[in-house]
Amino acid sequence: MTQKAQHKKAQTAATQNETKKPRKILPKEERRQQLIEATIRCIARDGLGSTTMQMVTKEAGLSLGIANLHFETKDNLLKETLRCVAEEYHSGQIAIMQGQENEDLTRRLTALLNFQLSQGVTQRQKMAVWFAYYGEAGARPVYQKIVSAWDRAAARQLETLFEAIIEDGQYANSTAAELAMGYSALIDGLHLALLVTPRELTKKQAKAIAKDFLRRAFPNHL
Amino acid sequence: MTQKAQHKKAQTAATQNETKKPRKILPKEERRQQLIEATIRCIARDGLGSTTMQMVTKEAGLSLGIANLHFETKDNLLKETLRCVAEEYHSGQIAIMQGQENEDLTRRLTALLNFQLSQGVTQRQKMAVWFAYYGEAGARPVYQKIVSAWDRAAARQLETLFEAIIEDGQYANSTAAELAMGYSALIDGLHLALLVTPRELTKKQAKAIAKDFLRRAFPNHL
DNA sequence: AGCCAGAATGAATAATCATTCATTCTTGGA
DNA sequence: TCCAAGAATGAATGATTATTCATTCTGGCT
Repeated sequence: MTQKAQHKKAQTAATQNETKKPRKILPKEERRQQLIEATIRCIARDGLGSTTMQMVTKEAGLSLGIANLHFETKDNLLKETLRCVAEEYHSGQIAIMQGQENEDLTRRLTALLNFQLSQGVTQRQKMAVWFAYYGEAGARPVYQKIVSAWDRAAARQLETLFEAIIEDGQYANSTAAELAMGYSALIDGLHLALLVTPRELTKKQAKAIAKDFLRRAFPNHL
Repeated sequence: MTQKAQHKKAQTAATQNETKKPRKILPKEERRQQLIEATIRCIARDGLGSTTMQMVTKEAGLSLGIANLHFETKDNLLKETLRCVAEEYHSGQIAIMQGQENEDLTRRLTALLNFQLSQGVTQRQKMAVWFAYYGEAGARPVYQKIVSAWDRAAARQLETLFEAIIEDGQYANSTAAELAMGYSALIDGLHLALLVTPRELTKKQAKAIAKDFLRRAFPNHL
C-alpha cells in the first residue's frame, strides 16, 4: 500500500480493464489533418469559444500534448483549421470559374451555384466553423487575412464571369460588380439560414432561391 | 521596505495619483443597461470568446463584482446582451411592417429596407455582436431560442407584406415565401459583408443592391 | 536481434478567469 | 444630523486551461 514500486503497477492494471491504447506513429502531415478534422467537429459541436485542447485531442483519440507537438500553439491550430476550410471552399469556386471545362457561361454559372449549395459545402460542420470564425473576425485580424486573400480572388473571378454574361446577354440594368456582390451576399445569407434555422429552409429551396436571383438578373441565360 | 503596515499605504498612495473614484449609486435598471452597453463594446472590440468580466466591468468604469450583483452570472449578462440587440433590430422591423403609418406598400417596403441598412443597425458594434452570437448559435441553443421567436415573427410579417405586393402587382414568378427568404438572406449577407469587408462595400452600395433585388421582384412597385 | 531517432504521452506548472463575500460607502428619509 | 438599507467594491478562492517537458514507446535500419 505504501510501497511506491507497486503503485504504478496497480494503476496500470486498473486502467487496463477500461481501455487499452496501442500507440501508433504516423507521418506529421497525417496527424495534422487528423487534428484539424477533430477541431472542426469540436467547433461545430461546442462552439469556437468553448473548444479546449483537451476536447480536441480526446476527439482525435490522442494525448493532450500532441497538438502542441504538431501545431506549437492552440492559436496556430485554430488558424490552420480556418485556412483548411476556407481553402476548400474558395479553391472549389475558383476551379469552377477559371476551369477549361464548362466553356458555356450558363453551364459555368449553374456549376458554381450547385457547388456553393452542394452537400459538401453546406454540411453543418463546415458552416458552423465558417460562421464561428466570422463571429470573431472583427476582433481578430488574423482570421480576416486568411480569408480575404482567397475571398478577393473569388470575387474578382465572379465579377469577370458576370461581365461576360452581361455583355453576352446585353443586360443593362446593373453593373457586374453590384450583381456579384449581391449574389455573394445572397449565398452567404442562405448558408447562415441553413445553419441557424434549418427547419425553415431546405437545401433544395435555397438552390431555388439562388437560381431565382440569377434568372431575374440574366433571364436570357437561365 | 520590509514593514507590512506601510506596504498597503504606499500602494494606496501610488494609485491615488492615477485616478480617484467617487462611488455612485444608481437604480438597478440603469446599471444593467450600462453593463450591457459595455459588453457590446467589448464583444465588438475583442470578440465574444475573449471577453472577460474584468474587461466588461472596467469598460463600464465599475468594479469586478458589479456584474454578478446585477446579472448573477456571466452567462446571464451575455444572454441579456443578445436579447437587447435582437429586440432592437427585430422590433424595429415589426414596427414598420405592422404600423398604421405607411399604408402604401411601396413606401412600407422602402422604409423597411432603409431601416435594415440604416446607420443605427449597420454600425460595427451591433453587427459584430450579432455575428458573434450567430457563430456560437450552433452550439448554444439558448442563443437560438432568444433570436428565433422574434425572427419567426418578422419573417411572417415580411411574407405577408410580400403576399400583398404580389397580389397588388399580379406578379407570378415566385412565391412570397421564397422571395421573403431570399430577401432576408440577402440583407444578412450584406450585413456580413459590411462587417467583414467594409472596404469592398459601402452602405450606399448595399442599399442599392437590396433595392435592386426588390425592383427585379416587384418592378411595378419600385 | 538490437538500437535509436523522434513520435507520443500525460502529470505538473503557471496563468487566467468567474464567482464569492466581508467590507466600505452612499443616500433617502426620520 | 444621523441611520439603516442596500448598492458597490475588490481581494481571495477555486476551477479551468494552455503549455511544458521528462519519460515512454514505436518502427525502420543496421
